[in-house]
Amino acid sequence: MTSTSRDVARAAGVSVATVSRAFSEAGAVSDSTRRKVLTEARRLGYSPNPAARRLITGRSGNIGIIVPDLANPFFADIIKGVQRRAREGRQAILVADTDEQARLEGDALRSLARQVDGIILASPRSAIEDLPGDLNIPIVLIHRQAPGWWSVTADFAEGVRQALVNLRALGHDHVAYAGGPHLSWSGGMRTESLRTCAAELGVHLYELGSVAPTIDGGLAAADLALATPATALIAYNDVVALGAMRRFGARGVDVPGGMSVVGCDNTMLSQLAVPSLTTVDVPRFEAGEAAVALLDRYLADADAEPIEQVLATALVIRGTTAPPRQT
Amino acid sequence: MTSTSRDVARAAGVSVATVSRAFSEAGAVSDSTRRKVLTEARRLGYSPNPAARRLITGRSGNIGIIVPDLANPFFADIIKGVQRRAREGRQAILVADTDEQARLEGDALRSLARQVDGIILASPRSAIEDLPGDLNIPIVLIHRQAPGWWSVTADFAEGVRQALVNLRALGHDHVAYAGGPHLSWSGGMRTESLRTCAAELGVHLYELGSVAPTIDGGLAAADLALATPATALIAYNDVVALGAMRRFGARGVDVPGGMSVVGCDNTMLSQLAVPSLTTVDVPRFEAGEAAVALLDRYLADADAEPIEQVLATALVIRGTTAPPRQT
DNA sequence: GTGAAAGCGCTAACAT
DNA sequence: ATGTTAGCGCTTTCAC
Repeated sequence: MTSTSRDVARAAGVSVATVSRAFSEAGAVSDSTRRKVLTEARRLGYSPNPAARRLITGRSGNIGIIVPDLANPFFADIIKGVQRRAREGRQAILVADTDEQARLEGDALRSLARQVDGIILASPRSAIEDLPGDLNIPIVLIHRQAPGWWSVTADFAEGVRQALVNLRALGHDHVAYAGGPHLSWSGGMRTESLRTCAAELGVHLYELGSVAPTIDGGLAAADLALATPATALIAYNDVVALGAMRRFGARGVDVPGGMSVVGCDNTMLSQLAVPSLTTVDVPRFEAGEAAVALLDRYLADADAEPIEQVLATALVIRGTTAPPRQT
Repeated sequence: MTSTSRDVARAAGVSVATVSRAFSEAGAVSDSTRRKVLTEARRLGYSPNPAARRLITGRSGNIGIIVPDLANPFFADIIKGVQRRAREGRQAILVADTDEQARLEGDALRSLARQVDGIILASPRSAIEDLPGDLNIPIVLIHRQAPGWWSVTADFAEGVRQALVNLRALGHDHVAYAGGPHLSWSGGMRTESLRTCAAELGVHLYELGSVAPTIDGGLAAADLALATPATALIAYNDVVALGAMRRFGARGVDVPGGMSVVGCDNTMLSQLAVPSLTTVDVPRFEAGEAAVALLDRYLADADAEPIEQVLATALVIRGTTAPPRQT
């Protein structure tokens, strides 16, 4: 059906070895024969069979990415970053979505392991030690750090610190925080940072516990917040913040007049909200791109020291934060 | 490093052929030997090398999906549907994002063609005849029909018809429509249906032309709509509708009091909007799942008659539609 | 710079 | 039911 290197070799009057060299950049072939080979190849519609190439080189040229939820714009953007960078390197990407189920992460890892050269694992919901350890494949984590692992994270601590400092400056000294999934490393960072900063600033912090990283989680968080004396709510992410805003509206609480709200991630959602959402910007495309870059280095030297890259975050002031109403 | 079928064969005291059979469902092996082989395989950490398997069978067990924009929740949901169905069939999925650029669709198609058994092409922005025709790989289209092609589409005509009928019943007889990308097949369906229905219902339809399927496109559409006598706006999709709502708000036009708005797709965004958005529900997970199912049938019988599956749509009434204000 | 030949790890006839 | 054998299409020594 499709033509093989042998067909091209015959047509160009060379050996299959020469055809192979002509198609691999490094190959030492004279310009004239390379041109001849490439011409015949085009004429015959030939391109090297990736399976055969892979069987012998052991490299697929593909990379895998595993995310908790594709429908979450946060992860969609990360994948777009991976995609963009991978396209330049002519790598194809295999995507796995675990539906926020930690249990499926091991399965996804295992099923991708034999298919790709390396895997990017974004915001794992599992404990690191619960991940299969016998995969023997380079893995770069996004938004999770662990000893001996390569990773790209963001400075969530600084971002939420800025948020709290800003709220304090506006006059809020009773602030609620709605946390995310228990095993979210970045969630842990946020909580820890808020505790420290609250103590330093003399702000009273009301920890509402962990809610689902969804609209529904946000609805619940709003009610919890209203049961405290807090005049401002910091949410785990933009989705939770928007859910909370809906609920505040339904309960007749004006935002930001009666309650200030701060999200996290700066996804497109934060600009869609009415009023638009004050949030912590977390680079997403950049995280995806950086993860591919790290994976390439890892692939180039498997024994290299793991790199832990940290991206900057910053508070973005929009319309949901204001001084608390005087009482 | 990793063990091969030969290692397992030796350990289990059988031939490589038996190992192969034990690992392929259909293989005729006695239960006892299969168990023995599987045990040794597990002990040695063996699993069949997909590249080798593929080289000989010609099947990769992978499928490709190409979308205009991963960050658009509409496509993210389609991919989730594909993903869910593919996971059951133990297929991995390769995802390509073309950044809304028609030009990249051909590239994506070509680069995936050798890597997967079949491709799902969602909402292509290219004309069908501009797609490479020499790929020799099963393709299922989503939201595009073309003679001789397999496809899954939705009945957009019915959905927007319901929207117009509903607006008419509320008392609107001047309705604006903001269209999407020129080569969007589903966009064409919407336009055509609206024209026909408007004529039947005696509604005056103001076609605002085509805007970008983004927030910014929505902002622009709002201004165009306000320059007409229309009291209601039907938008290409939810994103455009939300953009328009923002702009109406900024220009002091109350929604739905001063202007009713209808979106399309019923993505999560429509529930996030304030007020929540009246929209046309378009099945997305289902479209992704159906596309995989069709691809499986196509793969099973390459000479089968192409199937054109059409999913139902329906108007979902929420908070952005109301009778026009009396003047 | 180029060709000949030896596999990469597996599956699919064909035997038995 | 199981073993033997011949490749799948390519890359990579090793000669020349």
